Amino acid sequence: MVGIDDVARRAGVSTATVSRALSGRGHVAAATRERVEEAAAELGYVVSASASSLATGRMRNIGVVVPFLNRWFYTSVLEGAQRRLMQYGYDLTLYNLSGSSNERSTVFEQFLLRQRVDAVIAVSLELSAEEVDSLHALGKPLVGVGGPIRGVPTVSIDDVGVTRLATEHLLSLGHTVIGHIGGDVDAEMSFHMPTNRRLGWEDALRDAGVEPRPELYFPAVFTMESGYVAAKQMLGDPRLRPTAVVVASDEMAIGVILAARDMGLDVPRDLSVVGIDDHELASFFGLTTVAQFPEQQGERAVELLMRELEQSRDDEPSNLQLPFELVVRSSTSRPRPDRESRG
Amino acid sequence: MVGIDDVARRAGVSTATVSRALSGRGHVAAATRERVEEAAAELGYVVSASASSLATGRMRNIGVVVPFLNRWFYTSVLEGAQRRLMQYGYDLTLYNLSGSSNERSTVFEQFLLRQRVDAVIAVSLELSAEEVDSLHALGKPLVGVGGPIRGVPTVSIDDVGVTRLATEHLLSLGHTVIGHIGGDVDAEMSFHMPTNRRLGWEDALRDAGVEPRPELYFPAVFTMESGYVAAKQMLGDPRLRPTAVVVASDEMAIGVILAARDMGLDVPRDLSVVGIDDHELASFFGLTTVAQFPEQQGERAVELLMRELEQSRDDEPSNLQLPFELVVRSSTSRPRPDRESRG
DNA sequence: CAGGCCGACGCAAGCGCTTCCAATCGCCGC
DNA sequence: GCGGCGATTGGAAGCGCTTGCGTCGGCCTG
Repeated sequence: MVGIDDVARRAGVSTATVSRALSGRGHVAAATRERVEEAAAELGYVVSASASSLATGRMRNIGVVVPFLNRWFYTSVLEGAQRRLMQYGYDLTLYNLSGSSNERSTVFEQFLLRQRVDAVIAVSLELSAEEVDSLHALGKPLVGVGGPIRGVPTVSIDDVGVTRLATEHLLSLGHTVIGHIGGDVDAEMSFHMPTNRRLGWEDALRDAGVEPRPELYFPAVFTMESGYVAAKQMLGDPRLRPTAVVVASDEMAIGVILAARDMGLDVPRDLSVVGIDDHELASFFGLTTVAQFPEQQGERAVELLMRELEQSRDDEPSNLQLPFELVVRSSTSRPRPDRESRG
Repeated sequence: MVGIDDVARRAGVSTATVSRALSGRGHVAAATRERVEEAAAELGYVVSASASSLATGRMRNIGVVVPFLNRWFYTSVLEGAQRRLMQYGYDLTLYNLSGSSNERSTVFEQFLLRQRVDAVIAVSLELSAEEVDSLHALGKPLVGVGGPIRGVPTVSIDDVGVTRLATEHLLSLGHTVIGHIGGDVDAEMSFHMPTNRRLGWEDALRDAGVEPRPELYFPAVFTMESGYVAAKQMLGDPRLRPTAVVVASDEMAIGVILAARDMGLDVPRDLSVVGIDDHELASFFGLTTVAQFPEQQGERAVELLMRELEQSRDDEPSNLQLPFELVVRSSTSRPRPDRESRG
């Protein structure tokens, strides 16, 4: 294994100079730097990560904790974070909590607290105060993506805003009987998000002078199947007869479209559907949706972290609200005037 | 930061003994070990990964390279690998190649070759000889998941076998005009897999005395939309009239089901569809499929690696073929006797 | 022309572990 | 009862890098 001394010898300088030349820290004459770089290249030298880490105390490695892997949102965040980290020369080590429940404590106690990462990004996780504190006690910056974590800088979208926008779209088309299929507070790890999305639906309705009817809200988990089941219930109840529905995720919304189809309803003629996400399947199903950009969220999270790690922590932990936007496709339209003829 | 000396002092032993007690290597009296463990626990001591790595030369960290993140197969493999690695006390650092094309060389040259990982798992990647060699030159074991890599132990499924099984299922139901929608060789990073799956379809047909018709094969990429488009072509051609179709992935197969539905065909009455994967959406769509178990593949890959890393390399690099099985749901049935009435 | 300053570079002290080697000690077999 | 062996423990030498401190000149002011 070629080490720094080999390079030093070949370039005719001290190891100190090699280190400075290669890392760009400290003053090195241009000619010297060039000679060192050449020598390093010729020998195929790469610094030993562990030796470097031991000396500097920095691992150049960020831990990313996700609650699941098999979900579009998380993998997209991961993708964005990974790309940006790589640009900074950092590694991303992945911790997935979707296994057994005690995996969570293992991750925290055995892995994150071991000195393997310089910082952690928690995606859609509500961390306990102890978890946050123990990380901070080790001087490890922490940023959240998704649900806000108290005392931790977070990048997220305005969850109230997205469903509000979706609902306003339907209102503007003339709908007034608008249902909502959203996350089940109890079933989710990130319990604020479903609540906020429901609030956006309610707020928009109220602002339009329509009192939201609780019986038009149906809880579900964030899967296509669950959206399908919820839609069957909603659409099967003759007392409800919504002309449109705001769904808290695209996957659920696709389930809703499928359910409507199976019940002989035409989307959007008999039922307008709008989702949240702009999932990769949304365009295939012609789903109108409010796009969010999880990859961007991952990138921003990394940038926040880098600012904390590399520079002085001049500014207080700032939460970032990322943009979202309405994407109109073919699952929404004006309600049919003769909707009473349905069913 | 509490270090090994703090523990040593508190336990009244030398640092050497602390190291031995905590790592389980070497002989330590039971009583001493206990005292050390207590002291460590009380102080909240955790070894410094970098110091330990520097001394031992092992990072306890495995690099996993995937071509994409947003696909069921990869995330499932990842999930399995991660879970098993964690049990071994290893970290998983993730490298995703789905960015720009030069990301690939960056990953290899800048990251994998830097001393940050003890070994790498390549998922569905055809590595070049140089890539393999440079890794081996650094003494880093390498195992593949998915497509076979020459000279590298690989865990995979029998890609010929899966479509063969799917096709045999259809044959046994009485189908004879069986189409195939498979991967486009040119579009995939892992070009063996689509070819093998096509071969399985052909082999099964021939074995049943049916000559496979090339015009019944339609290439596609592995997405729902692409499956949908291919199915529309296949089903729209009046000269073909397949009664069943073997599709190389569940996502594509779901696209096929949707296409058939949109064309007014009933699945399975007018068209039987069988996929490959047992994707999480398969049961929702009632898709008959050949299940593979990517999480298990990830786990096995880790086990292979551990055997190379921890024990002596007694046995030669063995390739592992993992099981698969037919899952019959409601997308397949006997062909209708009066199929001529269709269209 | 002299004092200072600063850029360029080398020396060497760690960073916090692991592990080889040596020292000690209790116990077994003869 | 004694030599020896293995179990147990400590001492100390690294592992390969980074960086504070110091030295040495050359160049800029005054």
